[in-house]
Amino acid sequence: MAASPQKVSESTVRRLSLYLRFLEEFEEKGVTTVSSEELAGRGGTTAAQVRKDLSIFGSFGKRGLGYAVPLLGREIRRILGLSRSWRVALVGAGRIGAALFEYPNFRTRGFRIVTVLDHDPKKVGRLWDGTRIRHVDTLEETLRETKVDIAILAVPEEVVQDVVDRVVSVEIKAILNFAPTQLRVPNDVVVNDVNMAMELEALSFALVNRALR
Amino acid sequence: MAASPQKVSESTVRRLSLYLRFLEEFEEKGVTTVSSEELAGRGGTTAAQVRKDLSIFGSFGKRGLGYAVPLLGREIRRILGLSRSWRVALVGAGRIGAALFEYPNFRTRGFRIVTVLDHDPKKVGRLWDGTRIRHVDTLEETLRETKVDIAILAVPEEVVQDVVDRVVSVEIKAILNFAPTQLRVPNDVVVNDVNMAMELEALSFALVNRALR
DNA sequence: ATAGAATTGTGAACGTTTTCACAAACTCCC
DNA sequence: GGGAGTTTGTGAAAACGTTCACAATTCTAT
Ligand SMILES: NC(=O)c1ccc[n+]([C@@H]2O[C@H](COP(=O)([O-])OP(=O)(O)OC[C@H]3O[C@@H](n4cnc5c(N)ncnc54)[C@H](O)[C@@H]3O)[C@@H](O)[C@H]2O)c1
Ligand SMILES: NC(=O)c1ccc[n+]([C@@H]2O[C@H](COP(=O)([O-])OP(=O)(O)OC[C@H]3O[C@@H](n4cnc5c(N)ncnc54)[C@H](O)[C@@H]3O)[C@@H](O)[C@H]2O)c1
Repeated sequence: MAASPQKVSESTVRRLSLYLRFLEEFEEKGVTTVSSEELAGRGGTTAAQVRKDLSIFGSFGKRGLGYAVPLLGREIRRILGLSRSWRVALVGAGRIGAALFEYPNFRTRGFRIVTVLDHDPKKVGRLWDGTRIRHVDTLEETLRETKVDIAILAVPEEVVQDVVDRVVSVEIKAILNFAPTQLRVPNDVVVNDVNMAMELEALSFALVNRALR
Repeated sequence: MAASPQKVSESTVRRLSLYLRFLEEFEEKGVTTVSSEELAGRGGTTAAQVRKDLSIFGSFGKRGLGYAVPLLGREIRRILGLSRSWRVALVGAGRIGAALFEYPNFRTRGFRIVTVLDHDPKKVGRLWDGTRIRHVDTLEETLRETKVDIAILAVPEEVVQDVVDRVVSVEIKAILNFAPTQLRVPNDVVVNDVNMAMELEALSFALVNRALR
C-alpha cells in the first residue's frame, strides 16, 4: 500500500497535480471532505478516474464519506515528491528565464531557483534578487557546488543540446526544456518540454478540423 | 484520402508538429528524401508510428524510397492548418506576455499577435513594436474589430476565468492558457494549457520514483 | 441496533493507441 | 529487363488507459 509497485502513467501524474490544486482550493474555502465526484467535477475527468488514480498509491478515502481534504493533499504531495523542496538551476537569463525567475509561485510550491547561468557578459555578474548570475562556462562546478536537482533550460535552440550535454554530465536527472528542440539524453534522464509552438499548432489543427467533429 | 474522415488523436497531432520541425531541419541541410526510420530516429518515436500517423491523412511516401522532404512538409503544414496565417490576441502584457510578444518565432510560423490587451493603466496606451496596448474593458469590440482567431491568456489566475468568459462570448474558439487554472468553456472551444508548475511536479515525481523503474 | 443512504476501491469490460509483421510497390544496378 | 534490396501502407495483435458496475464499508438517523 505504501510504496507504488505498479507502473504509473504520465496522465495519472498530471491528474494528481491537478487534484492537488483543487484540494488546495477546497482547503482555502474551509471544505474538510470531498468526494471523488466533486474532485472530478472541478476539472476534465470522471469520478471513477479519480478513484483509480488514487488507488494506485493506496486507500485514502472513507467509504460513504469521501476524502479528508488536508490528508489527501498531504498524501498527493508525498506521492509527487513535494514534501521536500527541490534545488533548481536556471540556464538562460533571457526573456523566458526572467519571467520564470520572477514568478513567485514556483518557490512557494517547493522549487527554489538557487542558480542562474548565462552566456552574455552583460548579464553575468548581475545580482538578481540575491542570486548572482554566473557564467555558463562554470556550469559543471556551479551545479555541483549548489547541489542542483533540476535544470530549467531557457537558452536559444541552437545551443540547447550543448547545454544539456553538460548538464547531464554532472548527473542531473531532471530537465525542463523551453527550446523547441527534441533533446538527446541518456534514458535515466527525464526531460519535460514546454513547447508553445506545438500548442499553437495543435490549436490551429483544431480550428481547421472543427467542422469534422 | 484528401479529407480526414477518421478521428485524430491528440498525440498524433503533437507528433505531426514534431515531424514538421524535423523536416525543416532536413530541408535546411539539403536532404531531399527521408525514411520513416530517419524521421523517427530524430525524436522519441518509432518508424511504424510515423507511418501510421501519416497514413491517417493520406499516402505521401514512395515505397522503396521514403518521403520527399519538401512535399511532406507542405502536406503536414496543410493538415495542421499552417498554410494560412492566424490572428492572435494576447491578453495580459506582464512578464510572460512580454516574452511571448517579443518572441519572433511565432510570427514566422504563421501566428501574428495583432492585439494586446491589459488592465494596468500604466501599460494601456503604450506602443509595443507598432501595436498599441488596449484596455481589457474594450476586449469584446477589439477582438471583433481585429478579427482574432486565437487568444493567448497570460493574466493572473484570479481573473482568468472572467477573461475567458468574455473571450468566448465573441466566438473565439481556440485559447492558449498560461494560468494554472482549469478553465470552464463551452465544448466547441478548444483550450490548450501551458502549465509549468505541472511540468515541474511531474519531474519531481520522476525523481522520487526513479529507483522504482 | 438497524435500516437506509452515500461513497470508496477494484476486477472486468471496453476503447484507444502503439507495435508488429508482411505483402505491395518502388529503386537501383548489372 | 530482372533480381536484389528498400521502404511504404496497413490489417492484426498487443499494450495501455478509461469507464463500468457493484460488493464492501462507513456514516446518519431513528
Ligand atoms: N520568449 C518566448 O516567448 C518563447 C516561446 C517559446 C519558446 N521559447 C524558447 O525559449 C528559449 C529562450 O527564449 P527567450 O525568448 O528567453 O530567448 P532570449 O534570447 O531572450 O534569452 C536567451 C538567453 O540565453 C542566453 N544564452 C545564449 N547562449 C547561451 C549559452 N550557451 N549558455 C547560457 N546562456 C546562453 C542569452 O544570453 C540570453 O540571455 C529559446 O529556446 C526559445 O526558442 C521562447
Ligand atoms: N511568469 C511565469 O514564469 C509564469 C509561470 C507559470 C505560470 N504563469 C502564469 O501566467 C500568468 C501571467 O503571469 P505573469 O508572470 O506574466 O504575471 P504578471 O503579473 O507579470 O502579468 C500579468 C499581467 O496581466 C495584467 N492583468 C491583470 N488583470 C488583468 C485583467 N483582468 N485583464 C487583462 N490584463 C490583466 C496585469 O496588468 C499584468 O500586466 C499567470 O496566470 C501566472 O500564474 C507565469
